[in-house]
Amino acid sequence: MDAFYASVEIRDRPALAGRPVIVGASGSRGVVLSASYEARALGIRSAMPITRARRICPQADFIAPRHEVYGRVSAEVMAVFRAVTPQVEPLSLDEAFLDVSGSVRRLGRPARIAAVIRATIAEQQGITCSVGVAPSKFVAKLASAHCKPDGLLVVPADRVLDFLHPLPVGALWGVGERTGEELARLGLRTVGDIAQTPVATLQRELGQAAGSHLAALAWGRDERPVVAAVPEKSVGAEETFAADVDDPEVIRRELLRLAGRTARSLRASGCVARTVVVKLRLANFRTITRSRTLREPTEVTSVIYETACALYTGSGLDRRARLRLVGVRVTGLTPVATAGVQLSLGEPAPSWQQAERAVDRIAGRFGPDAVRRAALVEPHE
DNA sequence: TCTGGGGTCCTGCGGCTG
DNA sequence: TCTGCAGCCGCAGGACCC
Repeated sequence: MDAFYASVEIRDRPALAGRPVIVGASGSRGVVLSASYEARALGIRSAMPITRARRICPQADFIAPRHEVYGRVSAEVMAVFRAVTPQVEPLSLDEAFLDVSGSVRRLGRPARIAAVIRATIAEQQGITCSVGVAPSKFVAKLASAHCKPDGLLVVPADRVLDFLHPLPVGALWGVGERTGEELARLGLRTVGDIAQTPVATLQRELGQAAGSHLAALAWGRDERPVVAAVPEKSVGAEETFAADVDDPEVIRRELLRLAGRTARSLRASGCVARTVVVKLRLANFRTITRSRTLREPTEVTSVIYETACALYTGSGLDRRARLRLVGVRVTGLTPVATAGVQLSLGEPAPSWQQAERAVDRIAGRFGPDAVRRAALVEPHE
């Protein structure tokens, strides 16, 4: 999708059409999530601090995000893709890879399939999208970026290198700010420059994996298949405080809330997790993480919470360090159906699991705040 | 100027084990 | 019994993506 969140907002409020529209968190500590092309023309970029966006572009319309709406539009767009082929690999809410090699006989050449998808989404959803057609995932992605907004670009196999080599290095998947600086230091500015550099040099400067990865991409080599169901590796939740916090009690309460959210999405995914990771960002933006692997995998809030608290205490930051963000994440996921439960002698059967699953069902019917831990009830409530 | 929240992947180090 | 080595795993941190 093109400028996805902003496009959805403009669709729902036609008076915004043609204006600079910026979707971002309403608090003072947010960043730009999405900006209309009119806003981009004025220098607004996604991930830019919202305070800066306001300074650059005070005349823009600033809109708080409505994630539920974007989620619904996303599901409907993905359904359009799946009508073309079951081989759909969502990359995010607003982007997916489709392997259409099995659909050509039924629906026509890939360019025609792309045109149909674009027309269907414009008609059904009232927003535009851009489609890249190419022999591999990463060239298709670059092609779609290249023809944005509202475009279609086909890069046939024999034109891949002509397309690729003039592009700046930053166009490659995996080249961000740091790697871009490294490459500039080596005098490499275009994808073609990377292609002409020995793999050994790239590996020495950027590391084994990144070096060979970039060398392959620069020659258009990308054998990754489209995978319809990529299993999740971790789930988590994190939150930036409106103002920095140094009270350990407030931080522990936040850890409880985040552990609850994490455990809920863990259960929703049908998995249990073995490792708990706590993320702590100090007022000066330095970030530390601490993790612990449990003897047995869990999906229970209190187990995740107690582990998170122990990690927080162990970090030494509970002695009045000023924090701006805390996060809880779990990794080492396995489907609950295949995770064996280690029975132990003399311990009561687990009961939290059933209790929390019951709470999940209540929340599904009456909303997420229908049942809460007493510790999370605010004084004014 | 002041930097979100959801993730993935890679690297380096140290400890354990065969 | 001791030592050296390789491989694996856990952990921490960093870069990157949307």
